[in-house]
Amino acid sequence: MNIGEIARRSGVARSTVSYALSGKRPVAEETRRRIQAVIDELGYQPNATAKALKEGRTRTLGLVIPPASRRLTDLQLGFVASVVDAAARADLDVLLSPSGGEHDRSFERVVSGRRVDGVILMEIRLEDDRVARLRRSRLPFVGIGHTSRPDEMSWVDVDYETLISGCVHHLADLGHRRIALVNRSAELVAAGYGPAHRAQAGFTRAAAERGVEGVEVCCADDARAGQSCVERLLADDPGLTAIATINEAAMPGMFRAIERAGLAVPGDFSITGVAARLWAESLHPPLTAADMPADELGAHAVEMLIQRIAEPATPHRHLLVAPPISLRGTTGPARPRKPGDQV
Amino acid sequence: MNIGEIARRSGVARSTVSYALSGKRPVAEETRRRIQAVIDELGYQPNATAKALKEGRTRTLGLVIPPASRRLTDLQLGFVASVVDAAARADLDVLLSPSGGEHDRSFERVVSGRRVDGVILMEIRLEDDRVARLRRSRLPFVGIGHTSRPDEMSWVDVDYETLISGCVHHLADLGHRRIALVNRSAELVAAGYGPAHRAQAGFTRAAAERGVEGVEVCCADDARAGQSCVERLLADDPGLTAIATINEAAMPGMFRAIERAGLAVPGDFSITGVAARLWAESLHPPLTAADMPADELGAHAVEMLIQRIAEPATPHRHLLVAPPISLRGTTGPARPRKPGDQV
DNA sequence: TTGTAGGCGTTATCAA
DNA sequence: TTGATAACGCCTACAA
Repeated sequence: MNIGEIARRSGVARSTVSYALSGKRPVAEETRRRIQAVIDELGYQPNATAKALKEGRTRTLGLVIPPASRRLTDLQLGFVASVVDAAARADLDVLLSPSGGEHDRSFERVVSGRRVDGVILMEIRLEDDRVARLRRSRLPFVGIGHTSRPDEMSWVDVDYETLISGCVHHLADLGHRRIALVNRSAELVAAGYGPAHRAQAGFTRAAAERGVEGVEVCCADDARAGQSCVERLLADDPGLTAIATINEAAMPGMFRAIERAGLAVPGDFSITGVAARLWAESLHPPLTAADMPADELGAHAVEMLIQRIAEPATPHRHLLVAPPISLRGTTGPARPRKPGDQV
Repeated sequence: MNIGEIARRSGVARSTVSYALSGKRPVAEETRRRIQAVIDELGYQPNATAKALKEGRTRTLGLVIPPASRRLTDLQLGFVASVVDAAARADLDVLLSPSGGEHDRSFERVVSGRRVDGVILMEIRLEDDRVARLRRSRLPFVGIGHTSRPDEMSWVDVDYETLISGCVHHLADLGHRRIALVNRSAELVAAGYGPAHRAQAGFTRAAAERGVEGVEVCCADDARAGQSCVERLLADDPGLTAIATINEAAMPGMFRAIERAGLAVPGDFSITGVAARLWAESLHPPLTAADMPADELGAHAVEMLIQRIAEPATPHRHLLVAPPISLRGTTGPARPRKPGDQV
């Protein structure tokens, strides 16, 4: 079913059908009705591919996500959902590309086949080949996250540095003198994953500012790792009374280790960090944390990308979001751990 | 940069460039090299939109997901990831459409604009308008889930009925005489959500078969709801010693309620159900459960869809997956609850 | 108010 | 071995 068939059956030219649909030039009411009747009868819908070829744009955004093998975190999923949602609101479709690893062909198709009008890139490393590739392609793109050269691209990001720094300050205010940062996995840190590095930076800075002793550990992104990691921390360091973390996935295990050590939260031990709001509230006790604004970030990324598509020459824009820390139930005044508390 | 430009610069016809790239007809080695040199120099990539128009297919699959407003469960996310992954392996791209609610335009674009070669539909209701719409469109599609008329479409699904029935049998074998089914939310049940209904059916059947007393409750998909739901169950029914559930999201709260009631798992109380493997293992104690094979289902759905696209006239295929129950740490022999155990 | 014709970038048929 | 040309389905400038 195509526009020619509709034209033939309504006894008009193809262009008349096109104009009747787009309204870009007046069509006699009588003609319009006749055309509409045929369209309704045959259930005609214009072919999006042909329209895209003609117009030179696809009304589709590419979303480059981490490959499925590495399980997406709650937060990353929040981004995907919010991007798709924001795009749908703007009547744009979203083409998903699991990049990295074995699926470079998928990335390459999206970037170089003109299948999309622009790209949103997730999980950006401090040094990231995909950013270089996209810059060469001249395809408009926006990062959720950024590289070590922030000015080379447009991005939205979470200000982990400020957030973790805020956590340390909050804990210091409560009298904690020895605080641990439980970071993301050692692999991610080694790979130059920005959030992990910036969390480190904020932690170190704030600890220095407050004269607090800080311990940094990396931890894989799962509950089991969180548990063994905190067990080790508690055993090694009897003076430790609080943890700040950006590792949401490991947190259930961390709670378990604390509980196993006979420590009450927040009576004996405080824990805080960065997490999705719903998730933080579902914990027990609910987590004092900076609530990650996934919706907001995704929506902003889409909006920024739409603008770049419209005016590619525009200077790059950056948005660093640092939501306030929501006080809930997991932080309290420091209290020295009794010897018996240790594992 | 288009094929004409490459042809001009290499001093050959457009068709020769096309054939040099596709290999569909022999091209003199010398010519081929000259063309390749120009292509490399200019970084030419064929325009996927033009190719799609010419070939009549887009090499893209549509994936219809629940809208972002309703948070996706771990399992649903597993489907998305595995579908995207399987599609990438077949060199197919995936177009995401958050359907239902406010985004019907997105669904309509995907279905009727010939933007995709086929569709995978998630979260199917027993009566589902989208299935009817897709059938009318004659676009090949495969469901993850199915309607009340299984034969009208191709699908893959989880056999919740068999799984929950298996859970009940397992609990009955352990001597439990009063068992509760914690189902998904009342809204979903009312909306005719298949898995919820089939879980009900399997529960009722197995309870009858074993002469066990079964209690059914609906529960919203979050930890808080799980907690209050189980608190009520324990208070109302002192004889209750075990729970089977398909509500993964509510489970942390359910554990909390059991623990608060002073009951040990699995010593005093057993709990089992259906959940993602990684998730089940991360619980404490690890959950005895049927491990949801999200990867497998997604991959099968893609494979089935590819086959339907190739041969649309083929009879519908169905795949019902019932993974075995993995014995872990949350089920044990029934033991009468002592009066003091109750809340 | 409507029709004709050309072109978006490809691929495939027919000729040479 | 290669070139010219039509066609995929749509939009739009130009002509009537």
